[in-house]
Amino acid sequence: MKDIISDLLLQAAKTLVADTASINIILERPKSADHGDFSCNLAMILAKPLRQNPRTIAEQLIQALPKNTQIEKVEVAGAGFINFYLAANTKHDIVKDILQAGEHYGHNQTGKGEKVQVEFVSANPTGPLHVGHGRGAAVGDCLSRLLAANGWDVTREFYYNDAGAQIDNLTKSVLARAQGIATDDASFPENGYHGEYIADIAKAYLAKETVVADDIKVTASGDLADLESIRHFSVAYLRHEQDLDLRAFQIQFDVFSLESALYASGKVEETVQALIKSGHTYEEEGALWLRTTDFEDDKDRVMRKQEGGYTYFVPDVTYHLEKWNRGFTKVINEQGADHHSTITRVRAGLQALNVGIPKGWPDYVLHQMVTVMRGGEEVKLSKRAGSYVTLRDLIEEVGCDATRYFLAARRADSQLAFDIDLARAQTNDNPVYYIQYAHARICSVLAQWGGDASSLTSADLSALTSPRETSLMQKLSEFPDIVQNAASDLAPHMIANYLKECASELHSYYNDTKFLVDDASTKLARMALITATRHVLKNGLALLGVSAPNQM
RNA sequence: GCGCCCGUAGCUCAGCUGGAUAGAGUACUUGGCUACGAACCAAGGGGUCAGGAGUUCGAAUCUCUUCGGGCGUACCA
Repeated sequence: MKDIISDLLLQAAKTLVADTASINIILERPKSADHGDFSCNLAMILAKPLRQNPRTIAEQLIQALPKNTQIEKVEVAGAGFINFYLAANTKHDIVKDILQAGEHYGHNQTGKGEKVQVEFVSANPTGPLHVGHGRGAAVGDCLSRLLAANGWDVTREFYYNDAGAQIDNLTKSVLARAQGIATDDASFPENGYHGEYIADIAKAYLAKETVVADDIKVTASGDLADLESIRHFSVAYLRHEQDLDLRAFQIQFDVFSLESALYASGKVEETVQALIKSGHTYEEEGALWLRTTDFEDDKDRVMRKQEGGYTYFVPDVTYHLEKWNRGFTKVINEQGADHHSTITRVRAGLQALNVGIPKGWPDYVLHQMVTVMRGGEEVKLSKRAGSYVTLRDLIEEVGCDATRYFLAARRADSQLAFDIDLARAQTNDNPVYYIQYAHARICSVLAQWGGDASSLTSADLSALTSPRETSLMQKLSEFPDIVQNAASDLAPHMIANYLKECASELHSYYNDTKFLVDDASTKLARMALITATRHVLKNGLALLGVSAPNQM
């Protein structure tokens, strides 16, 4: 419908302007029903080049508008808006569209089946996942679902930094615990991890337990002199723990990539040599530097430390080169904003390699910190201190659906205060239940109706004329645009907001109108409308990874 | 110091690539279950969109600046 109106306007514009090629017609959905079903600001945009009053231009455009039976009336309003009012039968069409498309309603093919990789969570295997990881998980997974709904071929990937200084810390911490050294003891590693889970790992190691994570299986030797064995076991143990966290959150990855594998295969060393060859590196103060200032960084960065090891962004560059070589021309990295400095470095490294990677590749979605409130006070999230709200605790307290919704329902780039007491105490007032309740209500009515759902596609919908019905149909028709915009803006929270509005429309309609009335034609039309609403709610919840129960 | 993000109702937050009278939830006040599920609905009060300047027909939205908060600016990741 949008395309049809755009086309009509373009034809009208041709009578006023010689060159219509540069005209970009923007149609919007007015917030108020008084302003019609579609609104266009074309007259205001043309006011300047034509040097005429916007309202006059609007009048002329309307005069020149070709006739169309789907449009009931067109009028000028405000400063020069052209408002379109659709004919009633045109509005009904959306219900049939939805019933026919079913679970595919709202989906599109803008991705053209091309490959996209979404990397998210990517927590270090040094502890269980916490709320911040949960936000990354919720946003990343929802983003993946959105891209898939937009016709992309999505690969979900998790990258483990299972090499480097933090893993050394982990190993030393486990060793110390296995030796019976308390965390407050002077001989406990200075930057060691203090959490109680370290003691659990130490105990398991001494008991020579076996752990399985993804594709690896490690049995502890129990030998405290064997640091390599402690390291392998500890990493595997925590990867297993994180697997359980992810399972509790109902998140699945297609690929797990390991930093250690990049070292083992010699790929990291290859990258370093290629960077040296590129001429963008130099040695100074016993370290090897990458001249990232050649690529818009404000200072150069160390690649190889004095002690010989590489800094974290070197394997990151290698990893992203691998992504490119694997054919991902589109890559989205979802990560915490505290790591945002890595963006410039990774991109700089990729540019220095000069292998044809576009300048702004890859894309990033950064989420801001999650502060956790309990008892009116902020709970500090520190792996080393051990005071820790784990994702699994949270899921147990407030449920998987509610946790996912809360963490995905807000813009990623604003800080999030997760009040555990509130989430737990007000479970029934949670917006996710509000949406699910709308879905369950519809299911309940349909069950009592007991008719044949497939007959609804041919139902006569002319009875759907009340303001509530019009308003609901209008809301349903917005869903495809929301799905497309949320994906192109990489903003999954838009789905959550939309669903709340959609549920609200349904609840208002429900309280205002009885559906199961005696008049067969009216009843059938209403069954068709609420069935369409059910599809939209269900499809939307699916994009969030939240369930749509038939009864609650 | 420099860079990135944020600042909207008492609180938690929406506001799409600039549009019409700035919206929800929550809390507070009031009304609605002998109708298909009251985990719901309807109505009311509550705002200098942090402050200032600019761009233009028009700014919460774009630019500059001040203030406030977070993060980064590590040879941690």
